[in-house]
Amino acid sequence: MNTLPKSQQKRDALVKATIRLVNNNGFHATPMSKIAKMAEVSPGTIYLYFKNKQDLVNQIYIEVKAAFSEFAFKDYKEDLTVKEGFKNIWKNIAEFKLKEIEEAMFLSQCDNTPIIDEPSRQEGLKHLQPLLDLMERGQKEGIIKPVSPYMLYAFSIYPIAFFMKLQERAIFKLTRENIEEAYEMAWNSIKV
Amino acid sequence: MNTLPKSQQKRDALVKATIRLVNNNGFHATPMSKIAKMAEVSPGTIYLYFKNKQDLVNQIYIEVKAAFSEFAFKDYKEDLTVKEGFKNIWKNIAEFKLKEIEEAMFLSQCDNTPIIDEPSRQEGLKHLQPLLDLMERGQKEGIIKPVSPYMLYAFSIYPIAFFMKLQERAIFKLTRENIEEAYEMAWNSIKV
Amino acid sequence: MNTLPKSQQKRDALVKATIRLVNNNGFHATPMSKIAKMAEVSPGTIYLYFKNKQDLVNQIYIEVKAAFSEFAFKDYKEDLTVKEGFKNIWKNIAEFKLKEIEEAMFLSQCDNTPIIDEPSRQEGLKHLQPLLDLMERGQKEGIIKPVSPYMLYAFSIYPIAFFMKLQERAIFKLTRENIEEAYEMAWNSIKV
Amino acid sequence: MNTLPKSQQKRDALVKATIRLVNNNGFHATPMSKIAKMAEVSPGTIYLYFKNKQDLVNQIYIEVKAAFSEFAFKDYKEDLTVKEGFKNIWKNIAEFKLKEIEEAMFLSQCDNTPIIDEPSRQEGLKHLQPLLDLMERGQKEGIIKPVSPYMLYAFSIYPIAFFMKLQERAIFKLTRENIEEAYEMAWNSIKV
DNA sequence: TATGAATGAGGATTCATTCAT
DNA sequence: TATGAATGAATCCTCATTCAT
Repeated sequence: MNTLPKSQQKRDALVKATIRLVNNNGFHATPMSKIAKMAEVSPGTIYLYFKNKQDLVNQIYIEVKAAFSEFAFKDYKEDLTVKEGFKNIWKNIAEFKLKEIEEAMFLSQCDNTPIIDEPSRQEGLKHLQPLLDLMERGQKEGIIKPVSPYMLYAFSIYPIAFFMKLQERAIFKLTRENIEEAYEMAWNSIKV
Repeated sequence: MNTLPKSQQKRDALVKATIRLVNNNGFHATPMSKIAKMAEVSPGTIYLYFKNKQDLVNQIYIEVKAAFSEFAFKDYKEDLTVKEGFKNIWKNIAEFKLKEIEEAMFLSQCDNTPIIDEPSRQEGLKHLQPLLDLMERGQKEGIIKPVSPYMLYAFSIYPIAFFMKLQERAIFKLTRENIEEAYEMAWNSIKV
Repeated sequence: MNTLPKSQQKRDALVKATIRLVNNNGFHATPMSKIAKMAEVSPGTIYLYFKNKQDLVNQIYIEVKAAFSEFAFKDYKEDLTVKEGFKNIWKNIAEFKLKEIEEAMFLSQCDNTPIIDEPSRQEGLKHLQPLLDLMERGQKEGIIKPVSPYMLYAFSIYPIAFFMKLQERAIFKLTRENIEEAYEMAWNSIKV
Repeated sequence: MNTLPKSQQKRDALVKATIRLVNNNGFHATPMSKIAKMAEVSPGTIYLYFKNKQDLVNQIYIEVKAAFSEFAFKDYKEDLTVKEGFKNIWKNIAEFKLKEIEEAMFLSQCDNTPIIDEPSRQEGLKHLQPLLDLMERGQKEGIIKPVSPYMLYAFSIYPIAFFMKLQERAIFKLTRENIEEAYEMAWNSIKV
């Protein structure tokens, strides 16, 4: 109903505010009124851009997920070797999760919580395909272990989420050096 | 054959109901009244066992976390080799997360969401110590990579959570065989 | 869900308050909060007795309609002559509409407005049956004009509603004498 | 062929839309925005023609009431006999209520509901005067029953409203024949 | 201990109205 | 005149918590 960018500025402010507040308090503990206040907008204005609260998070989830995969595959090309391609993608994912912490934490909360509705969840899922394709190629070339792609993902990509959470709580920070170590561990876990 | 005192039965029912409902709906979307109904108890009764809603999840979180680590380290002994010890613990953690899905999902939601208060979160954290100690021992023995324990954890243990979520959504199920594969990948990622 | 008389007093007060306020302001212009206040009850309490605002008026409509027809046919018996029976019923209806003005006005507003949902409207309709039966009997006996029952109703019963409205606005009041005149006009309009 | 000034066209569209929507949903359940949409006009535009929502219905009520009585008395002349005059008026009223159902239903809802303010209501009332005058003349001539004019109205004119509602709900339709019957019943109820 | 009716603060959403363009 | 984005007060309803029994 309201996907037109009437005033992109206001919509952006709402998105930003929602991400921050949901990160800090959770979906159900962030009132629309607080979102409006942080976005310096009237509560009623939210409903010019989003149908309701559910639609608000759904839209944000899909958009952030899209931005994430855009970033993840930004410099991936078909003609890279499997190893180069994987390194590219892994580094990008790590960079996104450790730099765009707010967005990444928001995705994490959505993915670990029943706040996103099923269609949006599905929508968000399809973005991984290029990575899965790459891994399959690696398997055909005999470079990557012939196991389920879920397993490959679990041991190579998924751990990055753990670093993100540690970093967000200021418990542990990936530095230039140990990010290289981490990448090596990731690659070793999937390479033949 | 249930010889627990009546009150313990009620408390148990409340805990069970809370876990299930929070898993399905999230903390803020599960009313106390629904918990009471599912536990076949009056809403007022909840407050005989728990100070308030926050206290309810806090207590459950701590208890489930304790049960989890109890299970994880149940057959761990100091005189096992590092490799044997790690295998023990890894298998137990996997078994818990894949068998006691409700409890494990509950922990996951608590850990990815701002519903648990900080003291309880700290309380839950200390349970990992034996594993960290074991890893440190492995490093001293030159068996385990000399990197941050967080890194070791991220690549060996954390991936299990991913399998749990896949299994819960019936997307992918670890079988007897590929759980062995998974364990190998975990060990390979941390061994020297 | 809540048809049990937990505290009939509170429910009665709510019904009374709703009727009065809806009469004065219309359905959509009477907030639940005002109903609660007039009934000296908390807003939340309304929802112990009624599912929502719509259910509130629906239930009241059905109940008042039932009370109305109960009253209308209270001393009607099958063995009365058609003329006696009609007089009985007509007088009762008139008495109800002119004495229980609040209830009658409430029914009138519901019947002239799209505030009642269709099922409740149907529910309310069936109460007229005994009168229609009587009229049919009268037609068979050759005492009452052989025209559509709707026509008989329109010219004999329906006019009473007009007197009710006049009375409510203090424009005109049926007295003991002219109520007799009115009855005569009603009977003359349908008798052969 | 519509040569009305553009602004008049807009006002007409607003009036039409309001009547239809208020008929279907009631005054308070028809948002200004919906009226605007149905009239293919911006919400803000409504306020160029009407001071506010109350003024909107007030004006429409008065206008429709005027149109109604215009129609009712359109071929009434002082030199007709009482009987001829009454027949004229009655037939016109019936024609209006059964043909211009939307307008007639709107009036009915306004007259049975507290949505019109008192001044407008008074304004609408005065239109009946010619009919009352005619009846009084009939009484003086000894043709019409010497009872309150309200009584005469209640039994001769008011029943038409009942037919209108039946027709609107497709329950009963006055045909050419029984409209004659109805008229006879009306006349019989007031004639001496 | 246990109940569950009652409370009332809080939150999502709607909508009459305004105002800058 | 006409627009429609923006406002924010008002409204329905939920739900954590209490308390009399």
